[in-house]
Amino acid sequence: MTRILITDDEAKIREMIRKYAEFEGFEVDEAVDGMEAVSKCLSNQYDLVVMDIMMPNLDGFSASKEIRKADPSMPIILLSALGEEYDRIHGFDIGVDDYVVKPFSSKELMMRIHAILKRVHPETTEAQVYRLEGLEIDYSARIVRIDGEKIQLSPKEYDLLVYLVKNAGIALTREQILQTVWGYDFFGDDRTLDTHIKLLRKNLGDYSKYVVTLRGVGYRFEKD
Amino acid sequence: MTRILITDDEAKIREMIRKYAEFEGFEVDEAVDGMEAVSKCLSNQYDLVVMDIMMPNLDGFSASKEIRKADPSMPIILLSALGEEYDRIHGFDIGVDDYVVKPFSSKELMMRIHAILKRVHPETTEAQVYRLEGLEIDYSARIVRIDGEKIQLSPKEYDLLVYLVKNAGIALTREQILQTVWGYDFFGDDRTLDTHIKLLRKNLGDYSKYVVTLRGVGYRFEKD
DNA sequence: CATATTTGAAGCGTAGTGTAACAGCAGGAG
DNA sequence: CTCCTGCTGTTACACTACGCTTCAAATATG
Repeated sequence: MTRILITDDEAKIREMIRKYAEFEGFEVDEAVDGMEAVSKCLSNQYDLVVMDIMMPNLDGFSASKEIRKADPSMPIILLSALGEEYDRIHGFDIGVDDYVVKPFSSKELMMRIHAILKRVHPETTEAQVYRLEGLEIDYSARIVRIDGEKIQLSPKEYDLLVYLVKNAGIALTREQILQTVWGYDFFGDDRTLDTHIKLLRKNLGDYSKYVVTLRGVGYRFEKD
Repeated sequence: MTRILITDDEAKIREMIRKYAEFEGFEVDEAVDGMEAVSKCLSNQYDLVVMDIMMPNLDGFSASKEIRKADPSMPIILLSALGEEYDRIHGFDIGVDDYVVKPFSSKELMMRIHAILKRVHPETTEAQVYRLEGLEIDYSARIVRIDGEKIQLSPKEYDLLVYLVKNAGIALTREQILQTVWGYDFFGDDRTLDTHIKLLRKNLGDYSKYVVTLRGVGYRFEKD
């Protein structure tokens, strides 16, 4: 299990990242400031650290330095508000593995986490593929294959499928699906989800049988 | 895989070199001083050593001598601050293969590494070529051929192609591409990437089909 | 107890709308 | 001069909404 430490003084941000990171199958721990991040890194083993720059007690730059003292190869991703600390980031440059500018999309952050982990230990991260009989999802390439044949999914269809598959065997309410795949700010029509389920099923062909309707609740991806 | 040992007491410098060296496809190991470099050279097999002169415990000159005792043909590049030890480097003469004055550009260091490797074992360095059907990228010469025919790419187009190819089969977001190929300090227009993709595709001719658009995400170079 | 009816939810086709990618061109820097 | 960059219009595709149909479960009725 890949372990990630999320450091931000805003609980909202931590929650958002945690949600997506756990959804991606990571084990998540949290810290509220640089001080806590450093001490947690010393007493625990993480595979990657995500850290805000602006934090009370100890900022992201200083915390990074401390963490790197103990483990020079620890992968660190810094978060920064747009424009904030531009010069220091620029000068820092190589000190961290990556940095992401707020406001960032969760998808963007997750892709970067995957990219860095793949670079750091390519062996363990190689298994970025889900398989169920002839259905195959390559997460790093965003490719879905059916019996070896590549199929074309729209972004929403792909995200929807991934969300269902990552929660295979678990009943998901319509609200859960809409909130996660569409985002918190979606207040659209309820039929929208139906439509995308329909399109997804159409594209999945025979494998559409795994997308089970739970009347009055939502949907579930059958485990097998 | 070509293996390189980077030796510098400053983690920042090591990280910077590592980043570019790995981007060039080298396998990188690190040492923090001359002592560690020597012991690592005795227990590991490297193709080239990059080493700072000013280091605690054992300086670059002395470490070079020790390493050469064990392997007289080991390619070594020394790094020196401007003016520092000028005479000794000059007098050192044949002792090292090359030396680079700080502050140096990563591109320059990489070119020197390639040059020395090419000189030392021209056979293995020849394999710095990527091939996919009739598409051929010669990294050391920065030349791209299509069906044996050399094609002319602008610097940006070449860098872009190389980044895509090195991450073949992996979905890359626009932000990832912009940050890596253009650098962290590029906050320009999003359409710039479009334009370069367009130009690259135009130059790639039939092979442009491998540059796949991922709507709403970014691009991906098809593995095969 | 079996069948019919009701009711609300899910499925489906279509059409409109918005946005992302593409293309061409021009200005500007090295 | 070449190459990079940014602007503008165009295109194409994906998302959403709407309305109708189908389905399934619950309730009513014989």
